[in-house]
Amino acid sequence: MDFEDSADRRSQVNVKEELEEDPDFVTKGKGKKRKRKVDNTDAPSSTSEAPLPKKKRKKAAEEGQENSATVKKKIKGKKEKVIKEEGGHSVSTKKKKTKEEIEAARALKVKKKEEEEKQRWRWWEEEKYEDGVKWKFLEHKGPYFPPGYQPLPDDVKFYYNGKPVKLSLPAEEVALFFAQMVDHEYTTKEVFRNNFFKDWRKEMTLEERQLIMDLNKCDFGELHAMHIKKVEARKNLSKEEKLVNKEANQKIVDEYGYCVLDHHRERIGNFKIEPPGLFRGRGDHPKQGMLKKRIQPEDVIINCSKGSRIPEPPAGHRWKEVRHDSTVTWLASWTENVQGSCKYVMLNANSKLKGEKDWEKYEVARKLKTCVDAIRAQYQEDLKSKQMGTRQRAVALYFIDKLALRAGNEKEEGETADTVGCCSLRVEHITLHDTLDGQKCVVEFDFLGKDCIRYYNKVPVTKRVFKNLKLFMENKQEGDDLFDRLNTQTLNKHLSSLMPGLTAKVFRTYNASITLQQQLKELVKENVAEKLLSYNRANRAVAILCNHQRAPPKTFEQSMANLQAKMFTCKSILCVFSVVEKKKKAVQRCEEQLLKMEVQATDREENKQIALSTSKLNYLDPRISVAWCKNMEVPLDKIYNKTLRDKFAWAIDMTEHDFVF
DNA sequence: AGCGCCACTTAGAAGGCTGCTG
DNA sequence: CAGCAGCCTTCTAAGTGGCGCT
Repeated sequence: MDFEDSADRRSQVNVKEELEEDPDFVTKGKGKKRKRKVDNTDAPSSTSEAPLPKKKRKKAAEEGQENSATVKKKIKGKKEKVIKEEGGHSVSTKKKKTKEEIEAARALKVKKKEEEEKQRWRWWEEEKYEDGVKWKFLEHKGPYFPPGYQPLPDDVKFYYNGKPVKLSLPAEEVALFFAQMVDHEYTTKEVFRNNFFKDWRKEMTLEERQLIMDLNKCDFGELHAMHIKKVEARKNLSKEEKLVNKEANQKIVDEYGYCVLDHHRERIGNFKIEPPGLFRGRGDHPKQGMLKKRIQPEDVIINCSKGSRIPEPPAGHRWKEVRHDSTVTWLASWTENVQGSCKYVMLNANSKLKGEKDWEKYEVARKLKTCVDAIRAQYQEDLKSKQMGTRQRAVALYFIDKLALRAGNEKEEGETADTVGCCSLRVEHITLHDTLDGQKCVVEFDFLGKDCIRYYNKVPVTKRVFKNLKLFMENKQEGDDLFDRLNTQTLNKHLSSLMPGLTAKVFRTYNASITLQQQLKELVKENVAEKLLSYNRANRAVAILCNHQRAPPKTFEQSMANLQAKMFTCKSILCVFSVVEKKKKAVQRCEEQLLKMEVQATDREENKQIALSTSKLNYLDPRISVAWCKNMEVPLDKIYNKTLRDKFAWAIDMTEHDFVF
């Protein structure tokens, strides 16, 4: 990044700056458990600030590639048609079908698409509501509750210590949760097993509790087998039976999946109440395995218009509360028992409420573009501040900006897995190297971020940043905060004073989008396949910046090998055919195919452990992609599937080819 | 200043669906 | 014509950040 260079130069000019000695600012590690410390925003004189306890909080794949269907065998000399269907699936014309049928099918799709377009609420052309008001009218049917528990058949038994035990219904239900998971790694983990067993025992009758004392003596074999059989059976249903199920599901969606918001029918994102089960916290979560209880209507708060038809609670039940709060976007909420946090029923991403917010998010990021130079200059300057807190803020901001780190709110210890973001980094998460691999001032990051995804990076930084980091780490030990004078609130307060609406996370959005735009500018190619590879590479650059990882697909090696094999076949054919003059057309087609596969192979290989979807969905201003498609004459559905096109309808509609982020 | 709560976005995994291929 | 690869959807956990209260 260019701002980096100028920063480096500046630091060289002014090498020997005064470093404040600040004997008090360090908090020594307090035993093994880390302790949150100090947050004093800078007192007038910084040198003798005393550490104060930081507060604790109680808080509870899409790859954008074209469908492989578009790469297909060509038959005869006639060019095969590929029709893109509304759902993003492509349907190749069957040889059997007559021309008319094909034509009719295509006409139907076009019509359907037009119909849908006509139905679309073009909210982005309407005037916005006054601040804080999210809707004027809201009507819905309430959430959909999962089916109740079906007791085990008599021939499926649970065994304790080798003897069959007929469990009470509540205990049996929870036992089945565990049985369904036994081949998952979770059930081998000590914490998971202990939490499960503790919560399971709470569901048992007194007698059961007295009998069942040891999880290792429990035999869930028959329960597990039954579950496997059920899954199998569902898979083997006949076409007709599957259709029946599908229709039944559709009926539920039709009834519960939509609401009416200000005269428009909008899709709800998650209208189903989460079914009970065992809590699956990520990473080393201290609460993994705990029982996530069944939610009753009595737990659920309904939010809707006063004048609307209030949703009926299930027979024999009542709602916890019905309220009419138009300053929030949720339709229903409940408190979950494991973390004590709130869960919400909200609208789908293609709704006005979500879309408008999303649009706004990108507008704030674009605004940052206009003042980012000044902000960077300021934090470079702040690196020299006499106030320790200001320096820490400057270094943190440098990380957030340069490395797209998350803000790093504090978390309550013991409630969640030990993960950190920028402000919550601890000294053990970075290693300073005066030189490393021929580079100077290298910071080695190694920590677990959101979802326990490891962030590992070796980054050369400016001398001044490096020197500050050394200072921050003096007299500290493992468990101590790197930025002991900083937290996200003070950081964000500072940021919002620099630009309205500016917070730490805006930098991620800004840097992601600007990176995409820059990369797309650089990578220019000839044919569509190569253009798409360039797009994916630009997308990938962003995903790497944001550390969006995925587990390599289980089928990766196999599918790669398959692709290589196909390419080999293609090459062999070319070798043979190229000497036969009259096969010109076949040769040409084969070459095209080969190129396509080569591009695909490169793309797949580079994408092995990178998740493109998260950035595409959340960080990249869709208008950049829409404009790129227009300029490059690439069909939009090559990079956005139907869901994405719906979500970004506002951008697709308003973006011209000359859009600049 | 700091706490506690609340609302809303961001995240990867798992599961489902579909259309290609052998 | 079934089996399965790969895309898409669903699910829900895990973040961010604002606000009001003391």
